[in-house]
Amino acid sequence: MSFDDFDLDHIPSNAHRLYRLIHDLYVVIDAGDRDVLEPFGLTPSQYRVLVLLDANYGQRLITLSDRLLVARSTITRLIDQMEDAGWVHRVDDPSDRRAQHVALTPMGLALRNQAYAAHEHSIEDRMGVLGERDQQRLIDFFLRMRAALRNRIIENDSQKK
Amino acid sequence: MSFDDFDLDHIPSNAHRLYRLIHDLYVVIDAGDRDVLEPFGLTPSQYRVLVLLDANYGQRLITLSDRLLVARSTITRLIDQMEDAGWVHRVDDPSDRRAQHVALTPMGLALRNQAYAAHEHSIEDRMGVLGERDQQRLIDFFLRMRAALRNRIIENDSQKK
DNA sequence: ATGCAACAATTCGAGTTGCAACAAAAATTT
DNA sequence: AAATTTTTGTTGCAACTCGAATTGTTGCAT
Repeated sequence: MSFDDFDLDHIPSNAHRLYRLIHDLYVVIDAGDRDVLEPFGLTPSQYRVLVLLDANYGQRLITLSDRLLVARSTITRLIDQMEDAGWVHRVDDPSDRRAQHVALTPMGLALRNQAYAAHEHSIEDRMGVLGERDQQRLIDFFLRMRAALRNRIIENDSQKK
Repeated sequence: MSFDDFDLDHIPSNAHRLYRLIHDLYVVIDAGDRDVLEPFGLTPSQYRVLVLLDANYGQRLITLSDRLLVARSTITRLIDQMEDAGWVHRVDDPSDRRAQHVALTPMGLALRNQAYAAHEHSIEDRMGVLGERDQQRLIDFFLRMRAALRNRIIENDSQKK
């Protein structure tokens, strides 16, 4: 991976430059995440599930799918892995026999806490490149963009999943 | 895909909120890209390659790999696909018999221009949520972050790829 | 000049993801 | 109440991506 010549001069518009930067940022952040989580034997996806299981009462699979913006089948397989690893276990929902809850095992909870602390520290470190004031400004920008973009997508494909 | 309850109140720090927003933004932008490019029969990856082939003289595969931040083997397969589709063709580098150049065919150039126009329009539209001044400010933030994060990664894995 | 490390591209195998099809169970319609 | 539709989770399949191993080539060092 060589990180030379990433200048944006040749890009025609600011909108496009912004687009390119968001993409590159995501790639770099994801790579950083992998580095942090790898010692715990966690992939970023597994980690995101683990974090959502924060509370001790379980989450339904469909809830995980919705919040992580991934397909239901992906969650099924992720939970399969994590159950095999002994981090979580499925519990039938007594009020809806279609549904299941996923809850952390003691081992899963311990792992979650350790990984969370390490990841949180790493996030603070990496995002700390920007001062607190700049971070706040960025958050405001993003919230506006995310809200606007979501609406467009919802307009386009009102069904799906 | 349900877009409810994406509040950030429960997230402990601004750094973490920022992190979450970048991730979400990427997901939403990627979904938008797929919608725009699908009518052209292009995936986002293929499109990114096509755009880099802007100039008429070819790019080397390793250059594409570096600029798109993907593995070399991925580029090999992408170019395989695109060559089968008739959009690009490989040309041996006369000065280095290890290397090859990838150049657009007339068909590839036509496709590139059409897709580019459509995508550019979409980008302007989507990023237009923010005014020109805000976009410029965001670009400055991102450039700082990207530069800093890249350095950390380079420190960690100096070899690779 | 010879040997050795670095480099460009490919192939192979494995892991991840999404979509479509499915089964079972609710919820809604009529 | 019966029939239809929706929902929840799973499975099979295809597409995409990466890392490791491989081949051929270049460039450097001794």
